[in-house]
Amino acid sequence: MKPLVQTEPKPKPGSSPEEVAHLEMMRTMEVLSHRFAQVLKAEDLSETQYNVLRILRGDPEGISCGEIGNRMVTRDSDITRLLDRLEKRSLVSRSRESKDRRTVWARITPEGLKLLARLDKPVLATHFELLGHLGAKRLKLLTDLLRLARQPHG
Amino acid sequence: MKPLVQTEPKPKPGSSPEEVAHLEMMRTMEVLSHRFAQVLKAEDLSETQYNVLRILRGDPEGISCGEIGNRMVTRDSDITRLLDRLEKRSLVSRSRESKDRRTVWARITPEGLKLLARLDKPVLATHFELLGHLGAKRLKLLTDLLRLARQPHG
DNA sequence: TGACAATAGTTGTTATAAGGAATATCGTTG
DNA sequence: CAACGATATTCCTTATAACAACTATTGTCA
Repeated sequence: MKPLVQTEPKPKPGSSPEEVAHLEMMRTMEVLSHRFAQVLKAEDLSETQYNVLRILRGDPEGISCGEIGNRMVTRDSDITRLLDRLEKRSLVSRSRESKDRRTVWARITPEGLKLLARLDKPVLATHFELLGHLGAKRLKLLTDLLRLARQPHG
Repeated sequence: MKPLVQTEPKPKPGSSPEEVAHLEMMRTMEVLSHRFAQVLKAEDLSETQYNVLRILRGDPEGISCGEIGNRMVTRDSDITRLLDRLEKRSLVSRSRESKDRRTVWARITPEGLKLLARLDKPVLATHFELLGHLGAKRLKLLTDLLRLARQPHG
């Protein structure tokens, strides 16, 4: 475990501003992610498992595996195994559709909902702890820039 | 493979601005990372391997395993196996120090340097492709906000 | 209607992060 | 100087992303 802030090297003189922004994003993501993961650890949940449960909470009647994949931040998530683990813990249940036997439906269980509910407050608090010091204006600005960054060249 | 932009859900009404910023960072990182990984694929390098080689290029006489770990963005990287794979490809060489037998020294090979050199231009181009549309001002702003975001409360 | 293309999910595999345990080596202390 | 704490690395294990191959099912077309 290392103190990230202290050993952080300065960007190399040859780095382009674009590369520097990319690097800073990586570093900031690391800090946020690490802290967030600590909070989820209380419920023995990984960030990815948490996100799946959150997605499923949004649709209590369930959605297809493929749709879960569509809503994940990453583009080729290993949904099957992810759901295996969550189902094993009875946080999620799965069933195959009758109309289209290719499709597997996944639904959050009451247990899953309860677990999420227990995390609502700590998650809110952690986000504030991590980013609250930026204030509303800077947060908005950051959010807008991040969105803009994803827009194709145009 | 999905079109990320299209299926991107709007933030839930209940999300705090801090959470939204976190989420946007994740999404933007995903886009950048994915594109970047495609470029590195030309040399059969993962992002992490690339970063290690870059670190080692900065110190041609070599650095210790632990120091590599200190300079990584992530805080508990599996340096040993990372270097195993790079050494297997003759991109890196390792030796144990004589003064302190605990310490393993890692050094980039001429092959490793050549490989990196081949990537310098595509990497620069990709960063520009990904973020150039932001322009110098917004890039600076984004970089500063990301750094600020990492500062502790207070 | 049958052949084949497209779709949805599963399985295998590799690289990686991360936490813990284990091993070897050095530094400190009484 | 010996014991023990600290340090550096390696090894084990789990979860995950990602890519590819595979299997089963549905949709399309001639």
